Amino acid sequence: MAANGECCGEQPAAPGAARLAGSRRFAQRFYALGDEIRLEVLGLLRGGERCVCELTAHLELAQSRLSFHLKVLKDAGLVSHRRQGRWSYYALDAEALGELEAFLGRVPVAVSRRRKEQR
Amino acid sequence: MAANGECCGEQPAAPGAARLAGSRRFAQRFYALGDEIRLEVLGLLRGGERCVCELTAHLELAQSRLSFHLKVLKDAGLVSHRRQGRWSYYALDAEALGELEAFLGRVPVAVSRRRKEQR
DNA sequence: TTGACTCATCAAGAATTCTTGATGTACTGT
DNA sequence: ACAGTACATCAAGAATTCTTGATGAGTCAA
Repeated sequence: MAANGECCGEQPAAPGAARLAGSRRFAQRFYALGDEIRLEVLGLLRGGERCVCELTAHLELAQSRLSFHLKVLKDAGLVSHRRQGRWSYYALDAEALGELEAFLGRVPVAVSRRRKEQR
Repeated sequence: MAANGECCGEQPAAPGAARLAGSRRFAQRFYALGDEIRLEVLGLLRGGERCVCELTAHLELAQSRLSFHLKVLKDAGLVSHRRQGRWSYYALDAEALGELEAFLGRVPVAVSRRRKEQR
């Protein structure tokens, strides 16, 4: 195909294109981060563990709505959960965040090369 | 509220809880990362700029479908776009990825403190 | 000009996610 | 036991996102 003008230099089967590993899990985590409310929750959790009642108060969200977003964060493994008496506490999972950070660090490998020979 | 048992130590108005800045934009970017197909596209772009025809071939996606996902990535500012002749090239925006990485680095501030005094 | 090609965009339906209000469960103080 | 609190979960509708197939715009060679 591409009978004529060659769209792209042959490209040796893509140098760094080894499929980014575990994209399933990472996609889920990034997805969880892809919402303002959930980012705000994480912001509140920066100060340490918090109970749901605190979060509700700070964010001014309906309880079930907050609960929904906390579940998304928890299912993604971005926060941990602990129940104590009638209160429920959530905290950041720093390790998970670190993994995402490392993932992002791995992405741009050979960028900015090939820029020069382009024309 | 909380008439009795105190759900949480008073918490001085949240130490590190300064609202994570620019959450709107970051949410959009994380959202764009929250999809396997789009992560695969980024994986392919690690090797450098690529034209859409290459991406289509590697990913085996309907053209309009890939186009849709490329648009999401582009709107989020994660990839740059260049048109040359009849071909269209996309490349990682390493700076945007770096910003996300830095953002993640900023999130867990005071975590792991308060863990000990918990019980 | 014509036709082939690359790719973006659109419209419509399918699928997923989000919000809301209601209900259920577990714990606590009385 | 009872009532109240804290929170999860559910069901149903609203909103958003995704997929598909069709169409259109721009480029190129003949």
